[in-house]
Amino acid sequence: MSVNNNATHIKTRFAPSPTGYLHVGGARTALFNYLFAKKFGGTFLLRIEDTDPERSKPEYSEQILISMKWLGLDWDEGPYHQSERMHIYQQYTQKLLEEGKAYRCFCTTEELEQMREQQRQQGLPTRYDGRCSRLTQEEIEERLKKGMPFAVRLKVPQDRGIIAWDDMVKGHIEINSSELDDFILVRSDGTPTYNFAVVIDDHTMGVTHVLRGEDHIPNTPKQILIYEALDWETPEFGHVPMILGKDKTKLSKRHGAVGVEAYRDEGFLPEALFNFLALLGASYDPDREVYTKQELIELFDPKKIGLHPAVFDPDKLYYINREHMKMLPPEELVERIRPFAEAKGFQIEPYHLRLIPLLVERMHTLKDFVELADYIFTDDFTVDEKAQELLTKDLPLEGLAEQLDATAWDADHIEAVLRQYAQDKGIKPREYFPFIRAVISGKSVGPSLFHLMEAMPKDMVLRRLKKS
RNA sequence: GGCCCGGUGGUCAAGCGGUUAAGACACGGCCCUUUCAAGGCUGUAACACGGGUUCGAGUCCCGUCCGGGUCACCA
Repeated sequence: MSVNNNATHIKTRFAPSPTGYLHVGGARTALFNYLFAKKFGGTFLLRIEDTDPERSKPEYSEQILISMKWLGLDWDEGPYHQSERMHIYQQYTQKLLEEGKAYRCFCTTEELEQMREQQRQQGLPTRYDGRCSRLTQEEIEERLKKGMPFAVRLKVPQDRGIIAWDDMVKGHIEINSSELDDFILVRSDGTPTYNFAVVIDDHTMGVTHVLRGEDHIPNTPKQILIYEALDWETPEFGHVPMILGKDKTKLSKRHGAVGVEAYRDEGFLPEALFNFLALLGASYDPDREVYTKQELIELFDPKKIGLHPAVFDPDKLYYINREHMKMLPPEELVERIRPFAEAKGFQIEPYHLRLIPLLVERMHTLKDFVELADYIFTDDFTVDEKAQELLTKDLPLEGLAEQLDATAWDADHIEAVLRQYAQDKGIKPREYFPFIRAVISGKSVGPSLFHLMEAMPKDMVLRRLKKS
């Protein structure tokens, strides 16, 4: 891969099929392509592979674009839609047919199934036997005249031998062309199959580097054959390992959330998910795991991607998210929290900014701010179990609000007043402080009490102390 | 089953012929402390197995086992 990166303009692509939301696995390969293009000042293009009308839906396509934008995977070109490029595929089909590099296959589904069944019984691999390639010109004319539907198959050269490529992540990979049969390029309804469309698109769009999931390895030799038939230069290929769930099987819904938007809704920062996904199955600097997008662009190298599948570890994601929340300026973090507060019917107020430094340490997601500190939004806050217990103690409060009111509103002075008050009443601070916390916040846990009080509006605190 | 890709602690991973086999997450302990976190210190824990090659193998070769992927007129 140390190839002509400087000589040629790098162009990568992400080509999802709109059959669902953006899967984190897909997001990761999109991300790798993005990083690669950005690193070399190249172009990252987006192409929607919607040639399957059965499963493709416009709303899915829309959702994928939204998720990509949210994640920060902005594309420079596209989105192109394969469904709008049918005329281009036809052009090349014609060319291959004329040059004898592809041929019409009139076999019916039943006929093919029968053939496979026979092969299975004989313990042979199920491959197309190429019967239609042996049709004479007359036989072909005759079937055409009868209006028989046909698919178009690539004629795999008999003497092709070993098909090999130097994979950007896996290294040298090779496969014997005898493993391949004359696969279908164009369906009998005239639409191109995946492999055919991909090759034509990648070439005509000028894609130079293809980074995709390793489930595409078996497709690569087929595509190479198509490139050769069309007399085109092949791009560089790189196959990245899959993402697995906790049980080491391919990550799917069974393992929990797999859609990117689910993570957005759960309160993860896009920069955190970006970071996490970039690091899943890869390592750029052995001593770090928290990176900004810019750093990842600079450090990215397909060679740094591991060779084996990686398990998706939510714990690590939480950790990365936490780190990124800490990195954000409080003013910015508040803005990210705002939608989650509003979803609960709360409004962000200017003073909430002061709570950020106190709470960010115990937040795992943006959602947590509201969960952890509902008491700064409303007097109708929840009271946790231990706090309820504390409140039954019925410790003295009379006069406290007045004393606090008379002092400067900062942590040191508040602490001094509280300690003095407890001492006057003969109560141990260990017993009194948790009680006060329960009174003003309904919680048995939280930030340093005095700093919390300092950050809260004075009138809010005094009001609660008086009310109890 | 054929073909392809893999296999370092529970997880992510450094390593690229000679190391006490890093680091991070998670987990346990200690410190700090009004609580919970955070932070600091610290602990448990790994080269799938068997043969080679070599003075020497996690690192190279072969086999076994295990895991994953793929075998469509889906993408």
